[in-house]
Amino acid sequence: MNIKEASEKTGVSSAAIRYYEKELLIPAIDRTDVGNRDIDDRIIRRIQFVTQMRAAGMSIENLRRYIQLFDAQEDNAKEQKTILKTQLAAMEEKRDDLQSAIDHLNYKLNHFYDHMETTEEELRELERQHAEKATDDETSEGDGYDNR
Amino acid sequence: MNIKEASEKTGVSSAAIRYYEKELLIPAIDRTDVGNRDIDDRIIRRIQFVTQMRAAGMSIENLRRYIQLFDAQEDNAKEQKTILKTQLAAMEEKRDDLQSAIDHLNYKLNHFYDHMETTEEELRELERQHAEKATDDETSEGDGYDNR
DNA sequence: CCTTGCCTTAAAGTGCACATGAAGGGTTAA
DNA sequence: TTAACCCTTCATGTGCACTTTAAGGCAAGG
Repeated sequence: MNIKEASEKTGVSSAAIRYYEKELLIPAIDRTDVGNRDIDDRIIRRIQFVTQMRAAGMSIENLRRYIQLFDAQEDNAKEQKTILKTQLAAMEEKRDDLQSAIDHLNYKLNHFYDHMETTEEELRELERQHAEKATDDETSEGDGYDNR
Repeated sequence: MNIKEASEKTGVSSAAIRYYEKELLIPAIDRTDVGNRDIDDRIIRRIQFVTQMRAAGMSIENLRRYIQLFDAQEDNAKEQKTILKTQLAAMEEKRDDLQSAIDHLNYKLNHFYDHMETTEEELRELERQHAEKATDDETSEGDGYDNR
């Protein structure tokens, strides 16, 4: 598969794929006899992984750090787990912030005022809902996996 | 309250507050006799609203569009709602993408392989969990508010 | 033979969201 | 009155994550 097909398959531009390769986010790609990239499904999956993590707000820098530990093939499982856990915590916080923002906009949508100020009452109401949810959550403290 | 105190109170830099004012994300701020900004709680709340929406991935451009419709005080409730709904949909998709990424990393953390490739089995497993969740969700289709 | 259309690399450009610096003014404290 | 901080505007710089451009190579079709 050439780079254009890979681009169409993943929705990532050809330039971005070259950029990811250069930045070591994906492995060095095999070349044809004339030097063109020949992309297989393993690379496609790596591109998709990068895309997913990028969409989730993981920086190129952090992604590279994480991936390079794997590629170094050493006894670094602990460090890899640390990076994963750090990133997970950041992503979960981001998800919760996002949910708060969603709640806030939903509130505005449902109690549609003629002004855009977030009033004291509105803040109290959002706070009330937040507290309610927190007590709900206490009853379902999971195993840390799939903890939406 | 001067700009430095407002900065400390909101965690937004003085430069960023000036930038938000210039970009019309917050109202024009009152000045003291010598021309210094005098920031009150209404402005503080607007800054916090901006911060929350920024953290949720709303662009300066979209925020300005939304806010200016309110400030124009016209018959634009419908358009405001449209913008809110569009942004909400984007945020909910982002939240779901984020959750998928969290699931993916949790999977890696719980089934810790010696390689970083996302295998076919892993993809199937993630897909299976996703399908499972989807059928779960059918049983609790809410009113569109607080639909985490 | 020439155009079309794909590819290559390297370098420079872009857009966003601020951060930083220059040049200057006001207020308080030793 | 000199320094230490606060503030102002305006202009320029910065970091990230690409995108675009430049300059060229290879292969097929008319």
